[in-house]
Amino acid sequence: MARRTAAKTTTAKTPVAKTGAPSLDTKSRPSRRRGKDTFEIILTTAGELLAEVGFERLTTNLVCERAGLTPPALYRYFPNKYALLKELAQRLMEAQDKAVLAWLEAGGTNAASIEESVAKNRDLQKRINAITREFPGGDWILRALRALPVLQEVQTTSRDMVAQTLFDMLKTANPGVAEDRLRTATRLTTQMMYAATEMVLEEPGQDEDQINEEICWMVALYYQHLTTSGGASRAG
Amino acid sequence: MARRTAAKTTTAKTPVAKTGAPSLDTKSRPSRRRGKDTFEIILTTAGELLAEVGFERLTTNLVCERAGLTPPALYRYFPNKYALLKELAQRLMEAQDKAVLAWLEAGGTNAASIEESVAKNRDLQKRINAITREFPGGDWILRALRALPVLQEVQTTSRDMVAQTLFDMLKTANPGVAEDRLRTATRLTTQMMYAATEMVLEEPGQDEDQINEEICWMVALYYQHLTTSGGASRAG
DNA sequence: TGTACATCAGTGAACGCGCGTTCACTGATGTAC
DNA sequence: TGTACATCAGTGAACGCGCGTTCACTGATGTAC
Repeated sequence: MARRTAAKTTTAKTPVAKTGAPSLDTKSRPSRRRGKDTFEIILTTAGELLAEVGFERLTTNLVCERAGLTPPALYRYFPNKYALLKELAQRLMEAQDKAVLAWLEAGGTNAASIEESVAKNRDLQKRINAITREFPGGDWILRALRALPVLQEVQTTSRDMVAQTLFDMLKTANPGVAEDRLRTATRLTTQMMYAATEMVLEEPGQDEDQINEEICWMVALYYQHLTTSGGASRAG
Repeated sequence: MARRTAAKTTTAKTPVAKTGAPSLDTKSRPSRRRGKDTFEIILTTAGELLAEVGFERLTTNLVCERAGLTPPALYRYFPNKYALLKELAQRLMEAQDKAVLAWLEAGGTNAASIEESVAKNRDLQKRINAITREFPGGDWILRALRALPVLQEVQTTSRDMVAQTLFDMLKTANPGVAEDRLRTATRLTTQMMYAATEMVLEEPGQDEDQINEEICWMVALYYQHLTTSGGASRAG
């Protein structure tokens, strides 16, 4: 009784106040094996359910039910469903980033002809698509990343990092190209490749191979133009 | 009392059953002036609120409160918030489509040089961005179109129509290009131009003019390649 | 190799809030004559 | 040009559901000695 009253008096621990921003982020990470397993089960279940019902109908209660847990168990690690989505999103971004960085380090941007450049880009595009498709609820995570302001930063951080790395490599290989233009170019083509992934995942009627082929031609032709004839610094 | 019991017995009029799909679409459109005004006020208010709180926190109750109406008034025309979003989305798509079709009819695809082609594309891109920005809650509507399965069809229909019209024009102008490839090309470039719009709207840090310039170069170079050297039919 | 103990991990039950939705009703609007 | 009436448009009040969240508690797990 006394404790209860005290607790209620000292509250002021509204999630993060009603100012809009819900607390996001995972709370305490588990330290023991049992807890770690539970943590993973929660995420796996959330991914499954995401694929089944979409993120609007995804609730913490639903995840608990499917995972065979009671709400306080989930609540121990995640303050709300956005924290779940954020963790899943970070893992998907990480998986994508890893593939792109490996491709870059393996010399993905080095090609003797435009055909080779297209072929290499196509391989990467195919792999990114596959990774996203295999990730439970991957298509929904991509949607959530755009739709939920809390998650936008996760995607932007990933994309910016990839674009920056690409920029550094291309800058070294093509010192003559104007920096500002190359910066926009790398950010834009990165975004376009991912946009093609979203297009393929969200409209399964489209022919993936054909889309991949064409987006890679677009990008390759553009870079060819940029690094040969074009690339002069532009006014304003 | 008797009526009430009867109504409850004959129910079975669950919105559309729990199968998932909520009833969407507007219910009865208003016939008298007063009703039409209310209808528009509801939509305008929804657009405003969308811009302020996003579509996750948008509720019918919130719209009513802001619009100075009681829930049954809104409920007379819209069965739920998805119907609101759908109506808004259709209007935004319509406004975008109108601009694109006007541009096409005015000969947007005719250009003597690649520079002219880029310039014309840039104008269109700029206009589409402006239309979306001026539309209340436009950026959120774009997000909702991707994120909510109920609305995806609205966007896909619009994009397909635009791509089809573009295809027809380019096919006539370039009869030598393989049909399947041109079809993919038109659908893909359409998507990429809209993706650039989303990029600019969602990451205000980016320089719009620069993005527009570069995406238009990408597209123009690609079509140049397609209609001159390339374009032969490809094997599966 | 065994046991005691601190801490972690998860339970059962309950709560308040607000969302979507409905009811019987009153007031506004157009139209037929 | 006025009035009666059918219909449209909107109100006030209430509801059930389920979501997020919390509480005091029990059971599991690792570790120190």
